[in-house]
Amino acid sequence: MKAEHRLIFLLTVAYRRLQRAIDQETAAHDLTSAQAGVLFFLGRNDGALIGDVSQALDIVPSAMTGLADRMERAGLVKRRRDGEDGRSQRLHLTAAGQELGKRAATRTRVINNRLMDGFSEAEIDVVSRWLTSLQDKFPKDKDG
Amino acid sequence: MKAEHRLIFLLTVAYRRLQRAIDQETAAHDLTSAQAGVLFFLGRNDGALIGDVSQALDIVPSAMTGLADRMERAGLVKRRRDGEDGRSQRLHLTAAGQELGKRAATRTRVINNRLMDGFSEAEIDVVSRWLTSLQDKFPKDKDG
DNA sequence: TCTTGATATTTCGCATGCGAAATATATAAC
DNA sequence: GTTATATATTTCGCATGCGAAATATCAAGA
Repeated sequence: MKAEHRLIFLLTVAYRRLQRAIDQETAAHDLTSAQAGVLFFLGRNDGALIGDVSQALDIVPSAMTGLADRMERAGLVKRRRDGEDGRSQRLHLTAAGQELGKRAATRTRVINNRLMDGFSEAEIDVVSRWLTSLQDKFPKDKDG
Repeated sequence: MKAEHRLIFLLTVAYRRLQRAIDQETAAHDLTSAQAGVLFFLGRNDGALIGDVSQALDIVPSAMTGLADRMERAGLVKRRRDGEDGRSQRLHLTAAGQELGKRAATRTRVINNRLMDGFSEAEIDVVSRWLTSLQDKFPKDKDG
């Protein structure tokens, strides 16, 4: 497949490997990586607007709805209508969600460290810049 | 997002941005990025075993079945039982599949080049090595 | 031959994610 | 105040991808 020369392919495979690893890690807690991401964000922004969560995690709003649904069904978060704006919904962590979020954060920290194994700080910086550059090269319509 | 999640988050977002870009590029051809990947691989390995395609693209076999189904339905490939091994299936490109594959390759090549914009050869090499390293850090059970 | 185990693929149920269209509410224009 | 438009979220249909289990076939061994 001449994978060596195709960044598209490399990135795709790398992403899938990472997701599988995270999902296996969090499976013990009946969490998925996407849900872990939401818990993590809400841990620092409890009660955030659904739209803000969607934007922060770079998930399309329509995808965020289902994600919030499943997490609400699992008892990890609760929706509450915003007092100011009747269109908005806020996502609040439940006690269970807070607890799971903390544990998931510990696990993912291990994985994140592993991602840097074998690479110098300077190299990780290059990688970070490259990953970030994709956001500019392929902007969402909105922030383009 | 928090530093401890940084690379995980960056990789996830980068992947989604890339996929959206590819999907928009290929949408004009009624192709998806996953299907483009299959066409690309078959372009060099026409008649490959389904399992080999699955492995080459790092897609789980059960996911490959549906992908092949949809592509067969779209008239891009054809399944043929292997003469030697009754369990195996081979994937063959149709004329339409060949044609679409060529055009998709041109488009994705542009995107692939864009991924390197603003980075030196040495930097891209670091990125490539990092992406590749994930395959060793998070191996499939099989090739672990 | 019969059985036992390995291998290739499929089926199933589920979670994720997208785009387009619908819905509901807010805000501006008149 | 009513209408037009913008915004937040949801609904819908679809494609992708996973893991577990089923199916079919092959390969060996008793």
